[in-house]
Amino acid sequence: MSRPSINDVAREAGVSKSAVSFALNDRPGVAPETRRRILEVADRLGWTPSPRARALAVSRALAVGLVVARPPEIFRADAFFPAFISGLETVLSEHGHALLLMVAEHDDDQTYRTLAREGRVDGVLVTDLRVNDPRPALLAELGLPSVVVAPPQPDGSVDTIGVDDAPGIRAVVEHLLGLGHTRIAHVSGPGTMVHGRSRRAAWADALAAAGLPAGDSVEADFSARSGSEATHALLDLPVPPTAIVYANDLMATAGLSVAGGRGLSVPGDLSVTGFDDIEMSAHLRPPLTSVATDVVAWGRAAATRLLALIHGTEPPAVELPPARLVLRDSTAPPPVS
Amino acid sequence: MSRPSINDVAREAGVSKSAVSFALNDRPGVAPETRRRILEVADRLGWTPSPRARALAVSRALAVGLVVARPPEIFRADAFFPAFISGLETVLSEHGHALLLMVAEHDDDQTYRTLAREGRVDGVLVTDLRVNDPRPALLAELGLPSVVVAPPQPDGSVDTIGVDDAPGIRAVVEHLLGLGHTRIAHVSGPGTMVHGRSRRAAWADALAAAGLPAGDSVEADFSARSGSEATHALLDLPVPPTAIVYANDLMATAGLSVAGGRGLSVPGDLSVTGFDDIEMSAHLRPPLTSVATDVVAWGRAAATRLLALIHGTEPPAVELPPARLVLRDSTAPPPVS
DNA sequence: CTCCGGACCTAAACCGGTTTAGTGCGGTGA
DNA sequence: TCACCGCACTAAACCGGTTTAGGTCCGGAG
Repeated sequence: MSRPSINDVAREAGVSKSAVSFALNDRPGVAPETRRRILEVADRLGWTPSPRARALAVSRALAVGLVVARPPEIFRADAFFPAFISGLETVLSEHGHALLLMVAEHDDDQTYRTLAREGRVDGVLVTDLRVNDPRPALLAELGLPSVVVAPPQPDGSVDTIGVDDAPGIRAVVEHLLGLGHTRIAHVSGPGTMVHGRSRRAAWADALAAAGLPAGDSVEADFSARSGSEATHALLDLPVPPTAIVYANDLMATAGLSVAGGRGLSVPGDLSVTGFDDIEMSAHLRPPLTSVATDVVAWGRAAATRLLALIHGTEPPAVELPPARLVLRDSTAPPPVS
Repeated sequence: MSRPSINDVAREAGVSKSAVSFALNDRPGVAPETRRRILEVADRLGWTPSPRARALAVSRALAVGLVVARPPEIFRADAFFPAFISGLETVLSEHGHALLLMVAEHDDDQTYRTLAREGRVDGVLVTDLRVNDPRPALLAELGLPSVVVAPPQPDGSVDTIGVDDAPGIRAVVEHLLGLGHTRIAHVSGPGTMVHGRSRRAAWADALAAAGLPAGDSVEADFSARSGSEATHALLDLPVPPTAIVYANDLMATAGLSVAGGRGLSVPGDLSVTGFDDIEMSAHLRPPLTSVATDVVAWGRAAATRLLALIHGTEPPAVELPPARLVLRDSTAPPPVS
C-alpha cells in the first residue's frame, strides 16, 4: 500500500511502462486516446514519477546547491539569504528541482568537491564572492555548472549575475554632496569580498568625480561590532567627517548609536547612510537613508540562469531592477561650522 | 572519464560488485585482505557511492526537508534560521544526509504533501509552530517522520524539541520587578504562533506570581513596523507602562526608537527588553537587555532526533542549554514619579 | 571417508524510472 | 502485388547501487 510505481500504472492501464513514460513526458508515439487513458489512471492512482528513480535514470540530480560560508554572524549579516533563497525557490520548484543547502566550515573547497563527486547536485550558486575567488576556477575544473551571484566584475574575469551596487553608492554620495557635504567618509566591508571592495570603489570614484580629495575610510566586516569600532575611529580623526557612508545597514545602525553616544546628533552633526534597506532601517531613530535592491529578483534570475546552464539552453536575458536610493531622515546638510 | 562506478572498482579489484558493496559498508563476508584491497582501489579511483543510486536501492531519500512559510519578512524575522540551519547541517552532513530547503507560499500543506508523495525526503523539520497547528497531524497522516521545533507544549499535544522560552521571559520580568517596576507591559508576537503565545503567557504569569494586576499588552507580529505601532499604542495609554517586554529584539529596537522619538529617555523614563539577542542588540543605544538562546544547539538536537526517528533508533536524550538573560543598559529603575 | 557448516565470494534480482532497439500492422507508391 | 514506410507500442537494457540466494572450498566432527 505504499506509493504506486510506474509498473502499477502500466498494469492498470494495460500498457507497457515505456508507454506510461512516453505519455507522461509528452513524447510522440502514443495515441491521443491511449495517452488520455494513461494519464487518467495515473491521476486516479495518485502517481507521480519518483525523483529518485528519475535522477538515476537521467543521470541528473534534479537539485542545485547553495553553499554558505560558515560564520552565522556573517551569513551575509543582513537579510540577504532569506530573500534570495525565496527567489531561488520559486523558480526551482517550478522546474522540479530541489534546493540543497550546505553550510561550510572555512574551506568550502571540500564542500564543493564532495558535492561534485557525489553528484548530489547539477549545479551550484556561488555567493559572497571574494576577490580572486578560487571557486569559479574550482567549479570549472570540477565541471560543475555554476552561477556567481555578485555585482558585475569590471575585469570581466567572472561571469556574474546581480545588480551593480556602484550606482546605488554613487547616488548616496551625490545626495550627500548635494546637501553640501565635503568630508564624506566610508565604512567598508572586507576588502577581500567583492561587494566590500566595489562599494568602496564606488564611493571613492564618486568623490573623485566631484573633484574632492580622497576621503577617509575604514575597513570593517559588515558586522555591527565592526561598524561600531570603525565609527569611533572615524570620529576620533583630527578632522572628522560630516557624513559617513556605510557599506550595509547593520554597520550604519551601530554607527548611529556610536554617534549618539558621543553626543553627536544625527543628522544635525553627522549624516549617516546604509545599504540593503533592511526592514529595521525604517524604524530606527532617525530612520536610515539607505539603498534598496530587489534581492528576490536576484534569486529568481540566478535560478533561471543556472537551470538554463544545466540544460544547455539559452539563458533568457534578465533585467534586474537597479538599486534604489531610499531617502529618510539620517541625512541632512552638514552643520554650519 | 566520468565518475567511476562500483563496477569500475569491482573490475579493477578483481571482485564482484557485491563484494565492493560489502566491503564499503563493513559487512561480514569479506576477508580482511580483500577488503583492504577493495578499499585501496576505491580510494585510488576516487570512488564514493552515488547517493542517487543508493537512495533508489535503499528506498530512502537521504535527505530531510525544511519548509519555511512564505513572507520573507517573517522568515522568523530574526537571526533564527541562519543559526538553526547551521546547527542542522553539522549533524546532517556527518550522516550523509542533505538538507532540502523549500519556501512555501501560504499553504505549506501542498508542499508537505508533494514532499511526501515524491519521496524527496525521509523526514521534515517543522518550525514556527502555530497554535492548533495542523501540520503534525498532516505529517502523521502522510507517514512522514518529523520533528517539531518549538518550546515544549504545556498540553503535551505535540512532541517538540526546543528550549522553553518561559524561563527567559520570567527572568526578564523578575529583573524588572527587582528594579522596582510595577507597570510592565508586553508587546507580543502573533497569538497564532506558539512562541508568540508562550512568551505572552510567561510574562502574564510572572506578573501574577508577583501579585501584580494584569499588565497591558499589545499583539504584534515580530516585525519592526508592528513593534513600532504597538509601542505607540502602549505609550498612548492614560497610564503608560514604565517598562516594556518585547517578544523579540526587532520589535524592541523599533520600540527604542519610538520612545526616543517621543522624548522619553531609555532607560531613564522607560525600560525596554528584547528576546533572541541578535548581534545588533549589543550595538544599539542604549544596548538592549535581551534573552539569548543557543539556536545552533537547537539545530543540532533537532537533526539528531530526526535522524534517529528515521532510522528507528533510540534518540539520544539531549540537554539544551537554557535561555540566558543578557543584561545591558536598556533597563533601569522606573522614574521617580 | 563422508558429511556438515561456516567463511568467502558471485550471480542475479531489485529499486523505479528513461531510452533504445525492435515488432506488428495498415497504408501508400511503383 | 509487393516492398517500404511510419505509427503505436513493447521488450529489454541501463543508471549504480543494495540485497538475497546460492555456490565453492576447506576444516573438523562422526
